[in-house]
Amino acid sequence: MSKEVTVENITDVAELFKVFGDSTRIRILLALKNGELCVMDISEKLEMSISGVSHQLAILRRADLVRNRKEGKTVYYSIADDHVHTMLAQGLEHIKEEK
Amino acid sequence: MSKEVTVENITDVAELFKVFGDSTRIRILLALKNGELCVMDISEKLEMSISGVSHQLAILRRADLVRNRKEGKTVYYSIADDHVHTMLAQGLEHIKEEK
DNA sequence: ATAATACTTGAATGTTTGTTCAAATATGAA
DNA sequence: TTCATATTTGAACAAACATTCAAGTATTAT
Repeated sequence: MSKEVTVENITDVAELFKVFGDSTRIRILLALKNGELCVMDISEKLEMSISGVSHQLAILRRADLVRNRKEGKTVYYSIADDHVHTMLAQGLEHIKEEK
Repeated sequence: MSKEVTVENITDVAELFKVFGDSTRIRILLALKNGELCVMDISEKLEMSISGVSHQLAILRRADLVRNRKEGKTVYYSIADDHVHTMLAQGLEHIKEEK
């Protein structure tokens, strides 16, 4: 396993951080922390429009940070893997360390 | 130590990720990985304008991701603390896991 | 069929952001 | 002082982005 970082890696990792770099998306990820929720639940929990939530969920989905599962008319979203929690925790830890 | 996340925490962590969410800034951080460099060195290494580098360094500085040290006319920049390396490594690890 | 529900998608809009260029500051040399 | 070097700063501009609204798709019920 090489430690070198390619140009592609750099753009990819920047894209990944960019997805985390929006408070709406962070709030969505935190809302999903304890298990899956449908779009309406998220929109109610965060007090924002269903359309707005859906747009942001699409971005999270494209970045493989969330998964979705359709059950009838309802689409349930959940955190894709534990790495997402780790990234979030790492970020929160960092900001709590500065005065 | 509480595990609750405040509204302020959310905006702060989003801001932090936003700073990481740009390939130029990632490249600068990687360039500083093995020790401090002055602005001109960075601009040569990344083949970009001194002004452009300086603007991005200012953003990294405001986010406490880099430190600077003035020696005569020259300003040397370095990674602020080990947390930055950890965040970067975490991000790189994440992207390398997906096909 | 039509209607209602749950969600997605596209266009429009205002805001934010990265880069460039020129001007400004700071330090040291002549 | 004047000149050169190293860096910062502000303005300008285009590109990217988040949000809103309206229209579209998918599924279920009647």
